[in-house]
Amino acid sequence: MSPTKIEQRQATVHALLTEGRRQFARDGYAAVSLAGIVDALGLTKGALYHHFPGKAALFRAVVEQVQEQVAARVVAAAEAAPGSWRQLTAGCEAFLRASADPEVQRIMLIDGPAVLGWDVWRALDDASSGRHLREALQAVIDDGVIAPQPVEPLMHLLSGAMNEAALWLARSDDPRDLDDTVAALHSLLDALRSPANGAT
Amino acid sequence: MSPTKIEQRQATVHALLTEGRRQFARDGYAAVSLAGIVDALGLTKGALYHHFPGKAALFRAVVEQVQEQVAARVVAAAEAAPGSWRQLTAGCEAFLRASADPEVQRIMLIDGPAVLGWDVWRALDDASSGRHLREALQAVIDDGVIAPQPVEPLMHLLSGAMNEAALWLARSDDPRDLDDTVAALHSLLDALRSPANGAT
DNA sequence: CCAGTTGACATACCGAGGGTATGCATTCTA
DNA sequence: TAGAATGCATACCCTCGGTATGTCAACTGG
Repeated sequence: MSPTKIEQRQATVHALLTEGRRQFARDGYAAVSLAGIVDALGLTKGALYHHFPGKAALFRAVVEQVQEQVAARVVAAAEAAPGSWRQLTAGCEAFLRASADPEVQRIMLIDGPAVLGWDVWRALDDASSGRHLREALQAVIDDGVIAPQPVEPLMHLLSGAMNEAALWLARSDDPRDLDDTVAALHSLLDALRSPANGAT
Repeated sequence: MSPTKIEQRQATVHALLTEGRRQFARDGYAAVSLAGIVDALGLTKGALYHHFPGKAALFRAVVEQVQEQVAARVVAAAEAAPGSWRQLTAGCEAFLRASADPEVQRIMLIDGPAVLGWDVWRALDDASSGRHLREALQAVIDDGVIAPQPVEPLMHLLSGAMNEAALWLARSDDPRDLDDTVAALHSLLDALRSPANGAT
């Protein structure tokens, strides 16, 4: 019994995404050739262009997949924490740890904005981890843990801080840097807490 | 009297840098062709490859130039402020304003890390604005304005926060966002101040 | 069960663009 | 002033993204 068409399609798309992610992460977007991807899978460019409009579209699909996996780890860590404040800090720390993966870094943080454009990249982030950060910040404000203030500026400051910190930590050889960074991040966040408000 | 060789060289290099910066900023690194740059100057690719080892090298030279200009604005703002703490905040705000330029954004913040690699990009930043941020942070620690702590994690958190905020602000249509961002950044920095320490 | 259609690829080809090898004229230098 | 070095042009190659077209198997309605 030969595989059904829908199965075949799913298998091919999955293979292209997997191999694409491998090579994009290892060599960077610009240095990856479509021929190299399809050759590694025993396919041809015709197959790739049947499923994706072009190289950038394949890369975008890979980015979305990476974003979703990072967001999943963030959500899992946040949900395990009690109270909105602990959920925020736990989510931030989980994001830092998830972004330590070199594949995540190269694809999501370095090549992503340049290849897709910053606006598209931001929109993708807003659909995954960015949204959770925004909701977590709104929650701590609603709970009165930090002073009422516009969420958007704060969200972008924190998002950028964590992205850059993740990239730096990956190059750092001192294991204490992660703890120091988390500590510095916590002290920055602590700044926002309303006076006379403990953990919530 | 014909121009001397050293003059000719300087003029050509300067023209390549200027036109390169224009096109890199307008179209993005990947969409810029070397033929397009040299055609706009009435030159040929031979001239470009005589002065630069390749496309990436020209781009790197442009990035360095942009970095230096941003750093100059940061330094100017910082030097005009009294005391280490005010110098830090003034420098941060100047960086945000300087990074509002679309040319700076596209070249320095978006394409830079992807084209040059994050490590090279970081090294370039450390040679300009990054160094000043580190020194400013060290100064406020030495002056006892903020609690003693590792400078590197803090520097990367702040650097990333400002980079991302600058990109977001450029897309924002609400002029209050800049003020809100600066306010949020100030409140984050305030978190670090040692108790019982006014402006220094 | 079968003719016609759709879909999942493969093959062949094109053009753009980065990089290189080489030629040439002018300026420098001994 | 003759040879060397330099600034730049010309011609060429090759990789690679994208497209047009062909082909065979799987689906679908009668």
